[in-house]
Amino acid sequence: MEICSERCINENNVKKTIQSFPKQDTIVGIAEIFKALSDPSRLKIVFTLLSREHCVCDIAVICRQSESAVSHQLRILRVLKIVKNRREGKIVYYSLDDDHVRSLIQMSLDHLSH
Amino acid sequence: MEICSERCINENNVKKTIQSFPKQDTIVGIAEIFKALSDPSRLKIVFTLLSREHCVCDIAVICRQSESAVSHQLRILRVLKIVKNRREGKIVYYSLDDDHVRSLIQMSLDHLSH
DNA sequence: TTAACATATGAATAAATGTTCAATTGAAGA
DNA sequence: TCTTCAATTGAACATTTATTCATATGTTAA
Repeated sequence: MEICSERCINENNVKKTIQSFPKQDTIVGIAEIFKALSDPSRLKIVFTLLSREHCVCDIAVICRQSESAVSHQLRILRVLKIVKNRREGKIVYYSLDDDHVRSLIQMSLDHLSH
Repeated sequence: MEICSERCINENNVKKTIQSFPKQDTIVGIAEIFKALSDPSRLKIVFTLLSREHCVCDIAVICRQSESAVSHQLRILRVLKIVKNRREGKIVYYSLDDDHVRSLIQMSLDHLSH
């Protein structure tokens, strides 16, 4: 490819980095996960589900958000497979979908206190 | 506190979760880290610095972004201590500030392929 | 079937955010 | 000192995004 044909400082290193560069899809996919966790309202919901499942109503109480707002955010988290839900009569219980999220949270806590 | 005084489904669990809830500052702090990594343009820059340092000019070439845009994004990453820089004459080299970012990226890659 | 309740959805508004363009800073060499 | 170059900064614009309000599902009990 003709990238860097005109001018760049260290052409050799640039080429090496470009070779090990992930696909655009990978970048976008990871960005989406981080974006899901980048909003304080949504992150509160994730923290709420860190130790146990909760119904939408209770999540709203814990996070001090409207049920509608919580429901909107839960949909985003659900699409990204960060949370899952189960219905029990009228009530829908939400919980974390897998353990990766827990690890991500833990890593970021570590980074925060560096 | 009088949270949940009116109505919530499982008062006992709600109380337990509220007790283990982190401070608002912690939530916001973590959200900021994730937000920094939630933009594809910014994430590309982080991927660029994953294996070696690069100057601003080269980052722009690798990421196919304008130098101005890259500089703006680098400032955000720098403030959050995700990247650091060193000057060598006219040229400024950027690199990752610590290894937590690498771990975060790895975790998210794992999550992506679940 | 109705009424009541938990949750979900759609549209609209307000706020936040990334990029561009122009101008500026700071360092090196002529 | 003047010019060139790498990088930074500020303002403006366009897009994205979270929340609110009103309405719609879907389930249970009467």
